[in-house]
Amino acid sequence: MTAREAGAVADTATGPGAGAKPAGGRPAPKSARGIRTRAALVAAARQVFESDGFVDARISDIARTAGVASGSFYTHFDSKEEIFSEVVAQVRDEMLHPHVRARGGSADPRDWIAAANREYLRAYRRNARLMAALEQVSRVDQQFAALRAERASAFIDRNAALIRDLQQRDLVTSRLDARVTALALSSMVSRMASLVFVEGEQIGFDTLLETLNWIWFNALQLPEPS
Amino acid sequence: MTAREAGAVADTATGPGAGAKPAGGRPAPKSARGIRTRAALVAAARQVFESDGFVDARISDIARTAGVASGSFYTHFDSKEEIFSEVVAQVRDEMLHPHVRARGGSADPRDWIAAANREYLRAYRRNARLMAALEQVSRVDQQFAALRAERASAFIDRNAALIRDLQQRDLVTSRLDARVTALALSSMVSRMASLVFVEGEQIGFDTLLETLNWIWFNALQLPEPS
Amino acid sequence: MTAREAGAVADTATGPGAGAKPAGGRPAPKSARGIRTRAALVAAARQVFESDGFVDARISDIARTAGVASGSFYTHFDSKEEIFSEVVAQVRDEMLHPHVRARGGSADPRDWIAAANREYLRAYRRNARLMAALEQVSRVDQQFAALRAERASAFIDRNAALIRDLQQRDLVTSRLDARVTALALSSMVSRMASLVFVEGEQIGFDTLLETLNWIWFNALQLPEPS
Amino acid sequence: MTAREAGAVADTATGPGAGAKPAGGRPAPKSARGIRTRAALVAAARQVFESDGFVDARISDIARTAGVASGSFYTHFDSKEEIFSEVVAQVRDEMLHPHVRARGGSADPRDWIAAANREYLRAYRRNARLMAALEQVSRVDQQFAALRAERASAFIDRNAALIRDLQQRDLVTSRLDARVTALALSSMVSRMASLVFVEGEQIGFDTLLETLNWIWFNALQLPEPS
DNA sequence: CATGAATGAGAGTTCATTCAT
DNA sequence: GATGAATGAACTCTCATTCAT
Repeated sequence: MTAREAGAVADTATGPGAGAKPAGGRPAPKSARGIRTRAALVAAARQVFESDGFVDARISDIARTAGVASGSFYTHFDSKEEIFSEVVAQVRDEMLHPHVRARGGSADPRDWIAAANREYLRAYRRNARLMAALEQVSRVDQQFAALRAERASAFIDRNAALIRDLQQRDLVTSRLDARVTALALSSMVSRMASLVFVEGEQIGFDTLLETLNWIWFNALQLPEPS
Repeated sequence: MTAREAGAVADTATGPGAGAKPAGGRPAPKSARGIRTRAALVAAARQVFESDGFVDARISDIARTAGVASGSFYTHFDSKEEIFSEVVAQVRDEMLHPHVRARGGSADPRDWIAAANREYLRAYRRNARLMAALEQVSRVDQQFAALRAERASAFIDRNAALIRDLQQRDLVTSRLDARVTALALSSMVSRMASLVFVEGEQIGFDTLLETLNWIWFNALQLPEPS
Repeated sequence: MTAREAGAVADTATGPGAGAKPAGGRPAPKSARGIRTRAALVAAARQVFESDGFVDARISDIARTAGVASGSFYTHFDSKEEIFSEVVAQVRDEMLHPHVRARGGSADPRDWIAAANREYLRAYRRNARLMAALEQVSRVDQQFAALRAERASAFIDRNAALIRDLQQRDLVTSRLDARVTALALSSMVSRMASLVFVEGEQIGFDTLLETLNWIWFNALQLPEPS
Repeated sequence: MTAREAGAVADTATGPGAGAKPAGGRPAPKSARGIRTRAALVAAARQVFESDGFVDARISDIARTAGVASGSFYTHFDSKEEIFSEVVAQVRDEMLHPHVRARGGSADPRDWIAAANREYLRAYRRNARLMAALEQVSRVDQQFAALRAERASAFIDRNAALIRDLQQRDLVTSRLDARVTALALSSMVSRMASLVFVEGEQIGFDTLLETLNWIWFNALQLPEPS
């Protein structure tokens, strides 16, 4: 279980196939210059999305920030949505710390959960402003909302599997619907991350993490390690 | 504790001062005609916000839906934000069911929590499309986000008070920060309401409610009633 | 048989229902000012279409010529095509000289034909530059081509009826397909009008008219009046 | 008299100098590769003009269809007009069937006219979509209109010569202006070809041909062959 | 107060043309 | 010669806001 899995409900930036360029849109640039310009546009877009949000970001600003003519935007992208998903793909890659993947050792599910929550919150904090834009766009753009839901589901499923496992070992009551529980706890984590790192709610990182862990542990009735 | 208190994190429509007209904007109309037009505009705005969301709603659509000339909008409101907060005030009043307020009897905090969650989910479901618009606008409009936070805080505080009370009676560990815990659990409820009633996640009402209750109870380590 | 009937093949500006405003588009203006502006736009559009043709006419030029802001165009029309059809409707009305309609007296079909051709050529000459734009647009815009064809057909049909009548009186051979013949002779007239009045072919009006009449008469084998 | 002579009024694709490259524009390519690219562009242009018409054809589409970079277009042509006239030159050559040129035998002018009309209609039908583009462009581009007129005149002159010949042999009345008559009859043929083969008017080939022949014969009062 | 038209800044897009590689 | 990306002028269209009637 990785950090992303814990709070992935709100997270387009996570999911399988990370690193792959989205298929749609204009053909990939073939010259070195084209590659450079495209990269400059994506970097500029990220900056603009972070400071203005998705709705208020203007294509002309992105182009100007990238240092290219406004028409050049359309050499590489068809729309604001398209470059946004490119930015999101980039951030998704950045959010995957190597140490998040390689995990193991402890047999205590509490350790897994705690680690996952910690990594999720850290990743969210690192990319807070872009996450804000991402939440905005899923409200505005149905297509993005669907994408977000689809991607998140893989992780919800894994969380649900964890819960089911605990249920079979009689550590968690069978009365709970594993998937709904996973969804609820994951939602809590991502929503709190947004409140604290995007909306400025004043809560210390450790307090936040410990509280969330506490709720997870008790919700799943995981006993204190002896 | 009322329904609104449980999930008020995401809820601009709750808070002190309910029913009061916003301070800014145009003077309240005196003539009967003026009052009628204003009311028609607010009703129309609600319709338009529900079907188009905040970002895509156009002033001219609101006016046309209200059956008045587009210029008349500005006789009563200065901006889309202003009429939106008027709509929100209206919904806030609707969300206050009498039976939610008058509560009492049971001494078991579990009953309070269960009732609060049920009422919150019901209210959210009744106004799902407007809640969607509301979430959108707080992403887009800084002013609204602040407003939302401020209003929600009163209820978080009450939830926190409940937790503190339980802590003093040694029903809940003192290691928890009462306010943060209240925030996290409330966030979970409002986020799940949004997922299910706005984004169409397929979860039955009872399953949803029971799962959320379960998490609340266990997080607060409230013992089964004997 | 009227002038329009003779050469109506290429003529959107003729047909039943002349004078009626086209149904589509924005609502008709309700204030005096709105009516004035709309009329100014149509007049300006005519000017611009006449000097630039349909393809090169810019909406901003039409607005500037009308003395209104460019956005005001869209208060009254949805597109260049729409205002063009308005202009065409206007010209159609102008092309209907009263004396063209009220005809009668002579029993000799040669007189009818000669009068029809003369009136058609005169009308075309009066509106030569707009007719040029009209021909351009029917090449460019499928919708207009269809419209033109549909409207023209009524007149072709009447010409065909004339021919059929002559065939029944054995003045014209029955081997001819009446409709195709009517189409061919009408096409000839409208095409020559375009060549002479739009493209500047140097042919005197009387020579042109007499030649066309000659061809009609002989094609239909109408005997010289004794 | 050739097929092209009958209806050449509307036909840029016919005239003296067939096969010659236009004088203006870039120098002819020397290298084999250059020749290949140029030919590919012309072939692609024809395709694009046929499906999109002149106005809507884009340089970039032509280049892409030719399988070359868009910039390469300008190695060979200066403008859309220039490559269009190249395409037209190519079609003009194709329209010259050998059997159209080699004619003789019959002394009856009716035979000449009938053969010419038949060949013209066939040629037009073979190239209908390009002829449509050709008519469009002469409406839009003054230069092309002039070119069309100039080229057509040679054939009109020949038709006129035929008529003058018939006048001198007292087969046609001297009251007719030979050139205007030639123009009118030729216009009729080309316009009908356009109606039927481009605009989809439902007339059978034979009916069309016979009707047009009939009008020619009677207009020129050519007696039935005994 | 209501009307409904006018305004015009501003954003998005297109594409012929140029040019460094 | 070919490439393919960059350019930027030119246009279209939208809509919040104003204002004369």
